[in-house]
Amino acid sequence: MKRVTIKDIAEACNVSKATVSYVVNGKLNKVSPEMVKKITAMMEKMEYVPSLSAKSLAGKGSKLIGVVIPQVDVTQKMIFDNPFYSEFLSGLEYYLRQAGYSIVLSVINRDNCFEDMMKKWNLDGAVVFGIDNEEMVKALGNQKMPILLIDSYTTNRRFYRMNLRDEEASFVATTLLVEEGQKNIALVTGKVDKSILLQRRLSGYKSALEQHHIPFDPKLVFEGDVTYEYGVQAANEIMGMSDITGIIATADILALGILNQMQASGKNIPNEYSIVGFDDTYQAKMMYPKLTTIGQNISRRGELAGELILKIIHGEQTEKEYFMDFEVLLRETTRKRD
Amino acid sequence: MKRVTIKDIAEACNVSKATVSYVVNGKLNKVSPEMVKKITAMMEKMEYVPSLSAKSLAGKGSKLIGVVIPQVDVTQKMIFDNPFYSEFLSGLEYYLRQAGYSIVLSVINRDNCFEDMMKKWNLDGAVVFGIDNEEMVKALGNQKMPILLIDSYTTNRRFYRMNLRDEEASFVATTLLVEEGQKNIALVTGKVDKSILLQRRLSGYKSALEQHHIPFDPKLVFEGDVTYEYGVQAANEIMGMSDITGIIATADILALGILNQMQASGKNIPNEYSIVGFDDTYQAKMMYPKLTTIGQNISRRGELAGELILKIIHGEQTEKEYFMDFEVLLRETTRKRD
DNA sequence: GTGAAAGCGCTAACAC
DNA sequence: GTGTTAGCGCTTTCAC
Repeated sequence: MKRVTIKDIAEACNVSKATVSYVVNGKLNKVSPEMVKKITAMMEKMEYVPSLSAKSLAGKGSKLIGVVIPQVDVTQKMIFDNPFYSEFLSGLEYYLRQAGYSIVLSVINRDNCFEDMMKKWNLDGAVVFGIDNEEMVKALGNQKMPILLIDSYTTNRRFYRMNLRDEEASFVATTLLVEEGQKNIALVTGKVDKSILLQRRLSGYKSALEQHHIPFDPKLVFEGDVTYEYGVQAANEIMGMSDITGIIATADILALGILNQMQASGKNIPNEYSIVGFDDTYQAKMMYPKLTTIGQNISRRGELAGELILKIIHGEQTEKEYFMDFEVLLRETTRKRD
Repeated sequence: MKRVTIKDIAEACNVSKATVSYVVNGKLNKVSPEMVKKITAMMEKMEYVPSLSAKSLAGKGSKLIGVVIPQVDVTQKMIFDNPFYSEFLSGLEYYLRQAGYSIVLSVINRDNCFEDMMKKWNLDGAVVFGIDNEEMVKALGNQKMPILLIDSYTTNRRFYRMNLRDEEASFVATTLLVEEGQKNIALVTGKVDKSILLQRRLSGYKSALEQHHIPFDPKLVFEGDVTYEYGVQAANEIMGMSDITGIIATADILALGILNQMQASGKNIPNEYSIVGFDDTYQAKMMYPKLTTIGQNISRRGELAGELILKIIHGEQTEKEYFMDFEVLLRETTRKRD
């Protein structure tokens, strides 16, 4: 069967397309109440569904929000290996759906630039992950579409940002272990030089140590991929160094690798090693023992991002940077506290 | 700056819109080679990006594929708690992106019906998860858009399906434990009566037992939510029954809960209990010990789904049902075999 | 309060 | 080979 259009409704009601359009768009002050009722009923009856393509063409926004995940490595397609994305997306989709928007998922790399994506679909806006440094910012081009950056440290005023206070969070995590009495605290992290975010976390770690008069030892910083496997590897290295007893991992997935490997080696957590993760992905609750970690409800954060991007689109958001609160989630990989 | 359209290119090249349209769409036999070159260069120079809204309106397909995940529980928004979706989506997005398609994510529930979604965006097709029974099939409505169902057992000939041989897979999993010498094998699963898929797995389990002359005992079937928490609970129940030594979990996440809880209770896996999971999500490799499970590369399966839906769209797919192969991934939660 | 008509960017049948 | 044109479904200005 053919598509039911605004024209069909108009004819069925003996009115013009314009009138129908008015009621579709809720401009009810322009149409008489009886007419509104009649048209509404007819739309219901004929199962009218507006065409977003047409609406978008007519310049009224596409009701489409792009969610952009940069693909660092071209060969790697598993963008969702990191449960952070999934959980965040979950909340974001939930919020946007309620508001009548949908999500277009796009992974960008060298071949398909972001600007093309946006123009192609007439996106109303976009939520973009992982644009950490200025070089990546360039890849976003310079159209003026509303863009919300998640965890980005660009100083480019053109973008809105939703960030964690990473330095502070890392400071708190480290302090937690220091106050447990740990003197030799390892930091297991991704490659710091490529990521301003990780630099912040490193510097929070350093200042926590400094404040407690513990000298910073670069040998206690383990840099590698943010993967389970690297967690395993770091655990082995750490166990090979006799003095370390506390570990900060800048992602839960690293903590999981560390935890499993240490237990496989017969270590007791948290008696022999205290471990603190980052993010609080659902994995943190599915470990044994449950992971002490820094973060907040990621899905909730996704919802907030939805709220933010819509505000930006509607011109209601003035602050360029939005800071998320974080919590210390004391669970079972650190010692009990009073 | 204004959007660069086909018309701008046409004017810049002193040709008509039609000519430009031909080269955009690769109908090169209709245009002279020099012209093609000239137009192509101009498109490049002016950074022309076609508008999908217009293309879609003109009836040429939207290059948009819907990915639909039904939301069982209205209050629950965490659609991605199940890593299966994430991994699958990852592969699907990867494949479709290469082919110039994008993904629109939509969760459907009572409030937003599927038909509306499809019409609204002029989707070219859809990949739909979790339509297990005929009742859910109804929710898909009866337009004729290409739809690929993942893990669905509907017999409705209108849809294409991509399935696992669930009964066989479950048979193999059970046989694995039987051949280890296990006599009392528990099945930990979701609610069977609501899911044909789970009924198949149950029946594979039963027939494997039967074939080895082991009587089926309904008390060894543990039904609950497909969650980590239920895995924990089931583990407790199982440990409370003295004779069980083998466990089949119909999802890796259940296996994880079981595994962690048993180890927390001081049990040795696989010496005291053998555990087999289902799916082979990345979680399976991130457990300690690594999970023996039934499945195949989920991300690869997503890619295949992308290939399939495009074939369906282009009318190149004749088979209504596509079966995925599965593998037995012998890892460390079952005993070593020769 | 309602309608006519132009225009959004693109395609394709048809004419030249 | 290339141009003309109608039309896809909708919005919106401007008449009435």
